[in-house]
Amino acid sequence: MEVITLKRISEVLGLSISTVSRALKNHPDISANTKRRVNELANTLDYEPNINAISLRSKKNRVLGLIVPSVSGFFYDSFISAIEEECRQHSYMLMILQSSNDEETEANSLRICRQNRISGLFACLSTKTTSMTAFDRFKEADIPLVFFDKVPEAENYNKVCIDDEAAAKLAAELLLKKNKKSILAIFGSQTISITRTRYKAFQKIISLQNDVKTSNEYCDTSDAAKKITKQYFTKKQKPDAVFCMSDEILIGVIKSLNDLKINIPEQTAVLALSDGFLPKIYSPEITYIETSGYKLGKLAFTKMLNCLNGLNDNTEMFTRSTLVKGGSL
Amino acid sequence: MEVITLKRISEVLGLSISTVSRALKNHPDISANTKRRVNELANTLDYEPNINAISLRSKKNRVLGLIVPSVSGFFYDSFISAIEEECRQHSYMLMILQSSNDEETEANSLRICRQNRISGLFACLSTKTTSMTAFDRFKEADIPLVFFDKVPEAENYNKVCIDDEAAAKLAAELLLKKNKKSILAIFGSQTISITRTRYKAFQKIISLQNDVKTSNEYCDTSDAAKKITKQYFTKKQKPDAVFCMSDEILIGVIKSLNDLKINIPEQTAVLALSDGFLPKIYSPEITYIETSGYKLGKLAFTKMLNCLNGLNDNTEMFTRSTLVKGGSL
DNA sequence: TCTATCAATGCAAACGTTTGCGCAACTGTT
DNA sequence: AACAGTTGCGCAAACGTTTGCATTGATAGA
Repeated sequence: MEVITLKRISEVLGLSISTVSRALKNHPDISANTKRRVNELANTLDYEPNINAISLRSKKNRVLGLIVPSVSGFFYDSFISAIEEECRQHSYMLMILQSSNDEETEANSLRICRQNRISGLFACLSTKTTSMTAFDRFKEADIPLVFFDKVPEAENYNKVCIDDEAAAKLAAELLLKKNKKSILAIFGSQTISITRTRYKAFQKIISLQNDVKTSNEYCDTSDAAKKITKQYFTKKQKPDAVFCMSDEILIGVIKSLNDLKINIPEQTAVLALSDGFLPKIYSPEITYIETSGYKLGKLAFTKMLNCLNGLNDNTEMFTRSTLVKGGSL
Repeated sequence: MEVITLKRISEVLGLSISTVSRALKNHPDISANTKRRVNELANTLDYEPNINAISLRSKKNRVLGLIVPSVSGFFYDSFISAIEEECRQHSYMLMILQSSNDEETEANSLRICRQNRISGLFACLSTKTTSMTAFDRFKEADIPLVFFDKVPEAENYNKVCIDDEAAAKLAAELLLKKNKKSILAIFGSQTISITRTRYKAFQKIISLQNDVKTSNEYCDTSDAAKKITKQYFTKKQKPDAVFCMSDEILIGVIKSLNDLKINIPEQTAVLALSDGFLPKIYSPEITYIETSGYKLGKLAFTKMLNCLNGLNDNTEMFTRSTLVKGGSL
């Protein structure tokens, strides 16, 4: 099937390419009659401008890159979903790349982004990223760079994050309000900053109440969380609440409580920080503080849009987390 | 930061653009010495060819489109994950678009694909798609089109699918082998073809054994599955096994069984068709027939590659499902 | 020394757009 | 009738590559 170009239209109508181009862009120089003729033909021939040509000519392409550890998962998929919606809305094309939490793959992805002359980049650092120089090249080239979720520590970057502090604080306050006195709090890997932030904020609130005892544990996997839970709930003095810092931990906790036939919320309460999918598949549904990837995606995009409009402020922004009530607390 | 082009390199080295281009492509016409000089400079300046220019010139771009109802979900995210891996491997760029199961959005996505002059398209039909004409335009333009998961009924398309028949058959055989006599089988919406296929294959096997009684139910949502399960398990004569056609159904079933404190597998067995994530979060882990999005993605890509190499055969291909043992059967 | 061959390089066109500028044909003013 | 201003359009260059062909200088054969 023949591809329709401006040239083809211009030949059919006996006009010059430039006139056709301007007619389609509703340029004032072109007469109403010509505009009508051009638009009609363009419609019937189903003309679609060649984006490659436009990008080449304008040195701008409407492509945004997105580097993420993995497309699948509780959180990133909803983040991506939000970004895709916005890209479509603003006619940007989205190029998604997985880093697999591997520094080399990440570097490779950055190279692909540069090759494709993307206009902006959303990035979530891999857990193994040590150097920022590859990212800094985008900054130097004035290509907007918005980090999300796992963000660099340094200040001079655009970042959007879950407000981990507020979320953990909210969780702790809720547990106190519900009069819980012996709380098992399970956190993720101690090496990642999210864990540290959540832990500190959580503890700060809890420690205000000196008749409340918490047992703090760290773990890397769902299985580890399961073991920890089992350990605590086979003791005589069982916790009256479990706090799960993440979905992964929640999975292990619930498995263990089910195994031990501990009733939720009668025998123990459960409260989690979560994207929202997992809490709803349990019965009773788990009460959680929402740390929504979708919301974060929307926020990231507005920040990107600002950057693309020259309002690059290198600041950090947060999404507000809200309580979603289930039946576990 | 200045962008490096062939022109820039040619100026520095006092060569012509064409010589530089050929040198980088290791063209036999160019002397070894020149090649060395060019490559060295290109490396130090970090030259990256401009993909837009290449695409424009060659009328070929290495972009593949992917239209999917939603990025997030049990199945599609792993499908996408597989496709992304392969794209990276073969240096294709992946453009992902969500249809939201809406025909208009789907049509819009197809338009975006055409604008971007993609080289190939992976598509999962929206549940509301009625006409194939928008898709047929890709065929007419000789742009490879590979359907996955929800595929058109007509024969003359490339399709990759879960082998629903084999999977349902496998499930039925397994239940018989385990000597289950009273099976609650819950299927998805009756309007979609997957349901019909799975139902037929399942029944065909079960009906071979005339002392086995099955109760077949259909439902649209996880909640509906929950209600159905409750209904059956509050009767005196409880089923000794539940078959779940999908992850969504599984969620409802487990919720209900948990509520009723029915032990798995002692009081009833559970068997599901699933992508594999959900079964593993329960305790005991659910035994399932794997209907892997990841595998399907890999299969879809090989088919796409064949098409891109001119071996477009318009056939349907299937992934083999395998049994993954958990503790629920 | 002249010509044929060959190796190495350069020229220029093409891909499809956009856009500054120039030009012709009107229009209206003096 | 001469002029300026306006309207509507076309020319050509540019974006960065690739590639057929022309060109150059050198080498070898006679």
